[in-house]
Amino acid sequence: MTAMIRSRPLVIDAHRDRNVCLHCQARPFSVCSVISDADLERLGAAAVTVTVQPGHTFIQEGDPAEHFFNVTAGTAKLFKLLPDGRRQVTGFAAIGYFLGLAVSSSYAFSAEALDTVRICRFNRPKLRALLDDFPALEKKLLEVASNELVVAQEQMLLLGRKTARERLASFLIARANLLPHCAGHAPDGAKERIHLPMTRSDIADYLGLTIETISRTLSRFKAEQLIEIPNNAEIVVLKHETLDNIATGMT
Amino acid sequence: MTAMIRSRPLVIDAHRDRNVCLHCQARPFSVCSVISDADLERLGAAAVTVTVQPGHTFIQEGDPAEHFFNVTAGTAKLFKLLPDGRRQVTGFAAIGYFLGLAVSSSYAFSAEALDTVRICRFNRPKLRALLDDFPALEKKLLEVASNELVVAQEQMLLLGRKTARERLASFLIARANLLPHCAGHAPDGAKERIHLPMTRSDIADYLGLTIETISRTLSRFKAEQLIEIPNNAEIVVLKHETLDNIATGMT
DNA sequence: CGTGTTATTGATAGATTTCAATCAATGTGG
DNA sequence: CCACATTGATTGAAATCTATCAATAACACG
Repeated sequence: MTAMIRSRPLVIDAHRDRNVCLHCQARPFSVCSVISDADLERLGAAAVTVTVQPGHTFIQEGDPAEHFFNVTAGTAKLFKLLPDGRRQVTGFAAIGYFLGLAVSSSYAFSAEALDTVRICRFNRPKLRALLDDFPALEKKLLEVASNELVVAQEQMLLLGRKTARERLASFLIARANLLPHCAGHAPDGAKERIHLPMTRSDIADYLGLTIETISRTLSRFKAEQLIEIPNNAEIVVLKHETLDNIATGMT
Repeated sequence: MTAMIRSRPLVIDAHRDRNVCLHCQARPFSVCSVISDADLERLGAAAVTVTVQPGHTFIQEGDPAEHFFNVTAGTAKLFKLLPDGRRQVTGFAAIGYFLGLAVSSSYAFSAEALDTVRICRFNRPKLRALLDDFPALEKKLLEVASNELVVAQEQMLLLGRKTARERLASFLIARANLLPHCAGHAPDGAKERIHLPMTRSDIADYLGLTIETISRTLSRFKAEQLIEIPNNAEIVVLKHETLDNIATGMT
């Protein structure tokens, strides 16, 4: 029975706990942070908690956009496809990420769980009602969308004008800066161990390269002692500043 | 004297007309459309109308983001630079375009007028006050930002995964779809004359290519009788559907 | 331990860039 | 009014970066 549930790609967690949101560990990182404790019950009532198994596509590009999502655990890759299968990963959604901002009637991208992903799901009418009642939430969403736009423009610069080496350095630096202790810059000697829940293929599709180029470039970084690769899912950044310079095209 | 004024790159139009917004021809295309006629005076009071001369950079990446802009005439190119001068044009802002959505304290991109551009300028505190008073405006901004995000993702797919030929076809189709009469698709025989206020170099920087590749690819499209090039600033689309198929990688 | 998946490494090919020359359009000054 | 310079666009030839094709290697998992 347990095994059967595990194998289901998408599980709606049975809960009618009025306090799901209050104890949600994703709250400080997500749009929900603008909702006061008092109003949180209202939010929880509108949300459905879902667990998505690794590899499962829970948003399909072109499908009617019925839901909005908030990631509370795990990481998902967001991507678009061309008819012949070429893929562009447009981003990785981790804890706190709000998904589904498109006002269009259908999703503009697909989303697939990289590991076990937990999401908070809202349907359109309910979110709309929440937005009407909590202007702060709407403000927060605008803020989130604006930041997303800045990130998207940065990615366009990367995809349009950076070399493979610069792209990968940018990616590693961005990942390193996700680390909790890295509000500022890490000194060039300090080791930063970054976790990569995605495959080399996902990284390639994110950076507009091939898996071979990713592999070769990482090997070269290793040879230059800029990084260490303890295993496929982890990379240790040895020289943050040097990588940062490469990332911004200063070498 | 007139010549002297003409030569100034940025001219603040002298006006204290309470009805500037009421008769603004950009209103139906811009965020202002959600403001009722009655409230429009309030909007006009917060805005400063500015004329920007061709070639002038009126937003500088990294500068403190003091203003928001709404384009009411002309076209501007938005771009980011790498230290060594490599440029990525992230978009073209024409009539109705709202600029400055980043919540950050500094601009994430630069903006340069391609032709004579007229903009409506708001400073941060005044726009914030407007947003507090008109929730519909905030809703509209969120809608605009969300749409921008969809466009940005589409552009990432283009930059990361499309060939030069596909990129240029995508660009031409997008331009053709801007034409007022093109709500739906134009039949493959109908001629669409698209206007290009930007140079080949701007197109190259927008599509992540070089000026030479743009030129070669356009020449090839012409040889294949998909387009005509009456002059550098205009292109006639002869076979919309064929170009559309190329754009989506279906050939 | 096979076995299949994922990653690495090598050799070659190809698309686009780079370098270079020419052409066209526009403007300027003598 | 016409040489001349300037800017933008086109076209050609060569170079380069990355992709593709191919073969191992490393790893995870039952």
